[in-house]
Amino acid sequence: MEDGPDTLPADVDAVRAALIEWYETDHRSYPWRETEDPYEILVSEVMSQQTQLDRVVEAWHAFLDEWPTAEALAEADRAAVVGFWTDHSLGYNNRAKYLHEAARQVRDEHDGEFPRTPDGLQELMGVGPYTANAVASFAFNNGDAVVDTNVKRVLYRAFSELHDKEEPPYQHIADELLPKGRSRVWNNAIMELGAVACGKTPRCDEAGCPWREWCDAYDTGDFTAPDVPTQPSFEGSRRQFRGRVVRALNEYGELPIDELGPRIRVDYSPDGEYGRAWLRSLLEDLSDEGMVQLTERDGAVIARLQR
DNA sequence: TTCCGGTGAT
DNA sequence: ATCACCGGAA
Repeated sequence: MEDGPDTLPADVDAVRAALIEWYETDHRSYPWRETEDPYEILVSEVMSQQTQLDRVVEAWHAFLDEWPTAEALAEADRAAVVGFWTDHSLGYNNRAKYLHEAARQVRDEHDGEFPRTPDGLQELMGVGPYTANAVASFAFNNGDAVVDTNVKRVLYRAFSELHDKEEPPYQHIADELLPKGRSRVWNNAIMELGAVACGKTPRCDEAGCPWREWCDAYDTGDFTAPDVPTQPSFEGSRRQFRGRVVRALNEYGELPIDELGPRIRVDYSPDGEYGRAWLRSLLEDLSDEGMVQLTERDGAVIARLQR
């Protein structure tokens, strides 16, 4: 007796075929769906993790225009890559650093060739389980099932037995649904479903969801989604000021700490509550992360983006 | 004002 | 296990 299939509909093959047909009949068009280059796919995935897709399209073209290959990116100054991220408002600039580092790993540790398996890809900086499976699938048709929050939401609604579990076995269910050897089309399709038909507010009929005849949520009307942890507000947060630091250094090249301060917050005064000591600790963190380079000149701290 | 999310650090 | 990380859009 296997321990998984009993949680799936008896006609798994029909479920698979319905989703693939739905996807292939009509889906949104994105340029990274037209390439099998693992570098181009990786860039699109890292950008897509944090930014609305319509904004990613423009940034993706511009990034590849600037650094067309992993080799080119590996040779770039980190300051240029982080600066690009900031100029295009791509969020978490740590990801620019990871992407840069991953390109160097491909060059230095993999003879310039991308790993072709999820496990190999996951060794790259900034590439976790999700991105590894996405790149393996879309570049090499060689991935396992991707599980991101969109996929979790789809599975949680379609298979209501997941509601009872303390830790729902999303990866297990997703792996069993995936038709072997078809990870490229399958992972595209199930994420398209989560984005187009099964978003936070479901659009089952409007989007012609192919799973309506099997879906527990469509059957019962309970479209509950898995809980997502709440976040502290961005306004006034430390990461807001980090973002301002990177933006200012990208604009001015380098700045002494007391000239940087007023550009970070209007109430900056060197000896105030949010003064030199506060900014110094922010900069030390950014320096420890390899984002910012600190030098001392005439007793004053000078900051600039790490090359 | 709240929402959104994959990864790495600890 | 929990937390920090970004900024546009809803």
